[in-house]
Amino acid sequence: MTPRELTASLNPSQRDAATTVEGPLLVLAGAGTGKTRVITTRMALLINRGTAADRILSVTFTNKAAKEMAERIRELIGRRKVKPLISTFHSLCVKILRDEIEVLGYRKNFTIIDRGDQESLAREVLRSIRVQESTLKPGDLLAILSRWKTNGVQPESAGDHALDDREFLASMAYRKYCDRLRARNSVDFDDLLLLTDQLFAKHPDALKRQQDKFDYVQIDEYQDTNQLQFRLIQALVRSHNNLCVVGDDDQSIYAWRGAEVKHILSFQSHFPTAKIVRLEDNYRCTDEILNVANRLVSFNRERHHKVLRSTKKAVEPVRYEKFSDEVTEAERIGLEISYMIAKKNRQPSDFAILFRTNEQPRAFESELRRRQIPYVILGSQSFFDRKEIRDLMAYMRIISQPRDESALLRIINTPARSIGTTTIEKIMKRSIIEGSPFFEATRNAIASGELSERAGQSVLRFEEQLKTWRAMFATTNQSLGQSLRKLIESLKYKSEVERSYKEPAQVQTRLESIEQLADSVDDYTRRVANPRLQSFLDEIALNDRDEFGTDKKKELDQNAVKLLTIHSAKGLEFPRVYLVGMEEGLLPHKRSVEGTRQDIEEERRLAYVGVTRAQESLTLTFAETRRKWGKPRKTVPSRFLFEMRSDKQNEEAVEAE
DNA sequence: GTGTGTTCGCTTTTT
DNA sequence: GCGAACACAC
Repeated sequence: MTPRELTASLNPSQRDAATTVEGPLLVLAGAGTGKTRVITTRMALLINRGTAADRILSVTFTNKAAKEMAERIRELIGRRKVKPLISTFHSLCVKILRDEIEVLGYRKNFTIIDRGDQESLAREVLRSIRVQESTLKPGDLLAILSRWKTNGVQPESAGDHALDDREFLASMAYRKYCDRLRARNSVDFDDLLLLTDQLFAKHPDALKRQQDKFDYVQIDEYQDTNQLQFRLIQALVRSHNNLCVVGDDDQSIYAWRGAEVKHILSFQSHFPTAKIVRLEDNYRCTDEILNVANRLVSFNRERHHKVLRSTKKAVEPVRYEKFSDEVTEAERIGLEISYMIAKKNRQPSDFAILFRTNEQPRAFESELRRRQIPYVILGSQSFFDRKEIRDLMAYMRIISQPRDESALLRIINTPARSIGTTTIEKIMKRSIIEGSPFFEATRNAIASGELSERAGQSVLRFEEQLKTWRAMFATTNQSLGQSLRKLIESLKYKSEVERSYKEPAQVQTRLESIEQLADSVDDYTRRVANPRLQSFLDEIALNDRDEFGTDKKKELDQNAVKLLTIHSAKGLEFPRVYLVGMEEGLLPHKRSVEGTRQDIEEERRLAYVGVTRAQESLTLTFAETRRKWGKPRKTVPSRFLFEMRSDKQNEEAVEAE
């Protein structure tokens, strides 16, 4: 396509944004104003002008968004094979660190620790400095460390940043936590950004190498960047300032994770020559839906003032529905969906059910299953949270990276192989004192008589087994999937599952998920040019996985009701949306209600994101009672419901009561 | 060291 | 109302 053809269907502001390719550019793009089109067109124009595709770096918020964007670019520039670098911040950092991390004292094949293992590591560290769990819980420690890390606070200076006793304890744990991670040659999620930041600060040559890779940089969902991400970008574009950022301050919903709206609000002070383009024509929602959204978000004080204009007339009003409890809420919505599919020629994929917390979908799930309506729960981590899956993942991690102690400790006695807690504790103690790897410490402990010959031998036998598996995964004459299946067989893991669970149904689902894991390894092998165990593990850790499992499941995904949290719905749109559980304590969430005005404002933005996902039809629902910890509790309708409705609608609602 | 029964505690949101 | 962590018996 010619440049003229590429921009023909854009409106004037969109065209302005897409064609401004040199220098800093801020695109303030409201919900549904076509920002993805602007970014992809912009990339296509650059490529058309002769810029090599891989010299444009595009950072997106999720891997899913990255894949979609790559697809759109390919459509725009035709058949030509292009490989633009589209990636999330975290995936980008993994790429950089896999090349450069050695100068920071790690080995290249570092593993990324998962959330569960992170918690056990935190627990272990707290124990080692004798902190009671009642004083500081592992989860709380991790939250504090994460906040420090995303602000670039080093262990050495953490003590100065401690605001109270708990944080002071956390500052002591910080050092230990980092040391242990390093000894395991593991990094956690925040480290990916933090280490890259350190790398750039301490090793100008490494920074130079990365800077030289890109002539143009674009960031999507810029309102959700945190301090480290901002620094990373600043460093990368320093020589040319060809930086285009796109975002919407009204959709900033990740402050709890360190995102700072100030980056988008003060873009011009960092880049004084920056041009600003506003996109305010909404092509997604009907005018009714947009009115609701605009009214709601106008209650926020901290924002750029803007009002989105709609381009679509409503056919249906926005509906507000009250149900007696959460089961009825699910039943009635299930009924309506099945009616619309059967009688109104609707597809399951037209519908999305959005909610605030991950416990909410349960009721909907069983309702939809009962009615045999295809559905999929998106963004749910649950598959990789299952015990079997985490065990097998740990096996693969310890096979890939012998120093990954978190993985080792998880599976060393699963299935049981006569290695008890006392044995492990003795070895660990020695390993920490000597600073030696686990199995070396084992041999030393046997030699010194600290460990009985019998106990020691079971550990060393396991080491031998690990070596065999490692060799098996390293051979090129069988696929990763085959190796994994052989591993499962040699562990007798399936009979272990059959033995462990009484309920045949439980055994069945667990065996199935093991099959699914093996299938997903096969999928990965097929998809990727150069499949390696380590990069499979990276994909899983970074949430960069395609829908795993069989082709059957994929078909289902394409035409199914989508169930997802509002957070994971960001950037998506659906013809018919149900925004459920509009209750005080849920949306706004209890924690925010107890918090500051800013916390409530973020919840309001979250509601705004939910509302603006809907293209044609929006239904807001709440239940008068909702079960919590098994007991039904009375609820109060969300304040946002009142804010969304016009004064007249609110009066009518009161009269109807 | 392994297998069991019981209590406790917990529920934001996720790259 | 479920799963993990603990206590206790073999």
